[in-house]
Amino acid sequence: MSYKTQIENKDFFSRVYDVTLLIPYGRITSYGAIARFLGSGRSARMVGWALNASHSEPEFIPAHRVVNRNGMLTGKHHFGNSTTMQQLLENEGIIIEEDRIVNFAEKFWDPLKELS
DNA sequence: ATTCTGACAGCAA
DNA sequence: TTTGCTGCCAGAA
Repeated sequence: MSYKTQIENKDFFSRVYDVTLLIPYGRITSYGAIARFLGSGRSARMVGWALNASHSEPEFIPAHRVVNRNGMLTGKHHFGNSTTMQQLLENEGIIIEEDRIVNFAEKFWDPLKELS
């Protein structure tokens, strides 16, 4: 059974968490990419909302690995300190300048292509 | 049941 | 190039 099949029957938030947990260390993806993978390509905003709620999950969700389609850290203010997200990413080898991931294309991880 | 709200994305001007 | 508007839709109130 594929990952996709496993998560199909869960509620939206849980599905977002599942995909986010699959993002490899040192890689990043976008809200839209996750939404498309979940079969709801127009629900990118919901992905952001789900990640916002992920902080109260018992399991750690690597929400810092999700940015917008341009590689900008639009969710940085939702981490304790406004520099936390950037620090977490830099610890994983991501290069950031002015809230934007410089090596975005190189590190981008697309669940649609990586999972099957 | 109804209204409001976005950690977005795409497109028009 | 940048700003603004619109569609979106699952949860919360």
